[in-house]
Amino acid sequence: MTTKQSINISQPLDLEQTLESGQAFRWRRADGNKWAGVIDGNIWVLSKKENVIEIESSADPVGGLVNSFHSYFRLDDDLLSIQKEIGTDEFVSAGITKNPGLRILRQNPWETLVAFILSSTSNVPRIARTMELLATELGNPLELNEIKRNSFPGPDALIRAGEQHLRNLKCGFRAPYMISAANYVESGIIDLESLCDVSYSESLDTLKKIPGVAEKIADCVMLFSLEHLEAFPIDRWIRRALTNWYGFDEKASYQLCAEWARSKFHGFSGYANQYIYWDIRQSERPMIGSGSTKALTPK
DNA sequence: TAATAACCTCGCAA
DNA sequence: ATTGCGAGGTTAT
Repeated sequence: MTTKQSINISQPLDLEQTLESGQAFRWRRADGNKWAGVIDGNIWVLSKKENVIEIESSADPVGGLVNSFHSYFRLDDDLLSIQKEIGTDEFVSAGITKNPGLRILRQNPWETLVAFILSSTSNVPRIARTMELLATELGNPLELNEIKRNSFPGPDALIRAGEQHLRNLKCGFRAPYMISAANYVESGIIDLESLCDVSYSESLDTLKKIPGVAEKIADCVMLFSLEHLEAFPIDRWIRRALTNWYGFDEKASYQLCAEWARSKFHGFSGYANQYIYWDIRQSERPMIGSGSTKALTPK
């Protein structure tokens, strides 16, 4: 049942920069410079040599492994031309220089929605831990060679589990939000996939109906799973870049800043956001605990 | 309309 | 050991 492919890629792609930059939460390093993750009900193990990706999957996805891989890593994005377009900005340009192989992913919308509902007042390691726990407890078992992981549970499984069970699984005050989201999706009142085909603002309005989802989380979901590359999520880190580098007032409204970014970076403000975000996160290493979130020095 | 506390949990620092 | 604080936010007051 397990399948294996070699894929020759012509697009820039750095697995570490892409999978560790805080947009996806279920990737783990495996032996031999490989990466293991769970993508739409399959375990994938990836490695890269030169321009060849080796991919092993626990089963062949519908539509084929190569197509799934292309889709997940957005190899349809012409990264060099996007980088050229947004690299006119010096800070984005610096980010691109440090992480030239960082790509935005095209992830499963439901899983991405849950992940970012969980991100509220949290941090990356904890989001990853909780996502894994949800899969372990509520998903279906999968196996590839010696690797055992579980699929991420669908909305039906979260509804069946119920709020209290989700609280027991460390979701905290986000548990009722997740149940609401699951009900919207399972009932068909919100069709996540269809949000790919409507405008940014219509998609935003729809996502904001879900309790626990406001601008920031909606932007993350739209950027990482719903084809809206103009989404510009503003978290604490991006906020600081906006004030320290771009001269915005600390309390400039979310919408004002995001609109500014959309007009500055054309359709690709989401990519610009990711290069800035990950550059900051990498350089500001002692992020938690050390207390000194020392100010970014402009330029 | 704008500010502020409360919300689960975890990990670090004093 | 125990306590306080803040972490990729949002909601209610």
